[in-house]
Amino acid sequence: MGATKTEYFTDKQNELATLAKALGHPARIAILDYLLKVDTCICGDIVNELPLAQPTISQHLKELKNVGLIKGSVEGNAICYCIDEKVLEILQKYFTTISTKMQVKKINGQYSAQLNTDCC
Amino acid sequence: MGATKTEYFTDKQNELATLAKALGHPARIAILDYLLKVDTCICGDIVNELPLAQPTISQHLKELKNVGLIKGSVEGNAICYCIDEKVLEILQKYFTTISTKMQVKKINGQYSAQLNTDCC
DNA sequence: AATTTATATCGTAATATTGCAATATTATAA
DNA sequence: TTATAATATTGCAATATTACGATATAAATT
Repeated sequence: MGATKTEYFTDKQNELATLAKALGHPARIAILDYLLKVDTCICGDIVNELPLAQPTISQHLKELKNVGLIKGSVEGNAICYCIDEKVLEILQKYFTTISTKMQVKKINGQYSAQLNTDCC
Repeated sequence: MGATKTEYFTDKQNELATLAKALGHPARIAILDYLLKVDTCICGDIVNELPLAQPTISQHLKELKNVGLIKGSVEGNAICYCIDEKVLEILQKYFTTISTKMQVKKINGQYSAQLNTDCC
């Protein structure tokens, strides 16, 4: 008990959950926001930018890197991180697909009154 | 120690992290997928659909409801859940904005070679 | 070579999440 | 009123996450 039962779900569901989970912490959203702001990729500045200790930031970066949301390249003794747009697109497409489907339902509901009467 | 330091981050960052966290479990993605599939909202069928015990499903539904991703309405002794498109749009807009910004950077990078040389 | 700088890893305490059996609650049916 | 059905809550064990001090590693600088 206590551990997520990933074997019960589809690969796609597990993939999306893993990506969402990686962004399920404000520090990791803040890191993404910062990387987006500074345009080209940046390494240890993130530690100065956020009010968390260096090992904590390092751990958050590792999690984002593990799921492929960011990538890092060695630049001398520093490591330069940046957003990996490919993985972000998986989330973007998922939420856009759902939102679109919801919009379609809403419009259809205007023509067939029966749809929206049962609940919600 | 051990608790997320939400006070260090912006309301927007905390909001997005809370929403992402709510979807950071495959069962909750599966619930969303199912609610999308069944078109009109459905209640206890979710328990039959997913291989998890009733209290576990109930808890996952509660989490999704807490963040506003789904809403439930009482229908006799059953409760009818459905997706709330308003909150989903927050995530959709966030990821679309980021993806678009990344696309713009990519295109700009083709004209000013200097951008992509440093790292990543 | 010794020092500094940048980052990662280890170890650990505090806290949160996951999953479920048992039980409570609430509405319908008999 | 007494089942029955649908859902929520409680309590708890197993596990995961968060945060950070201490320490390790590895490149650049002196």
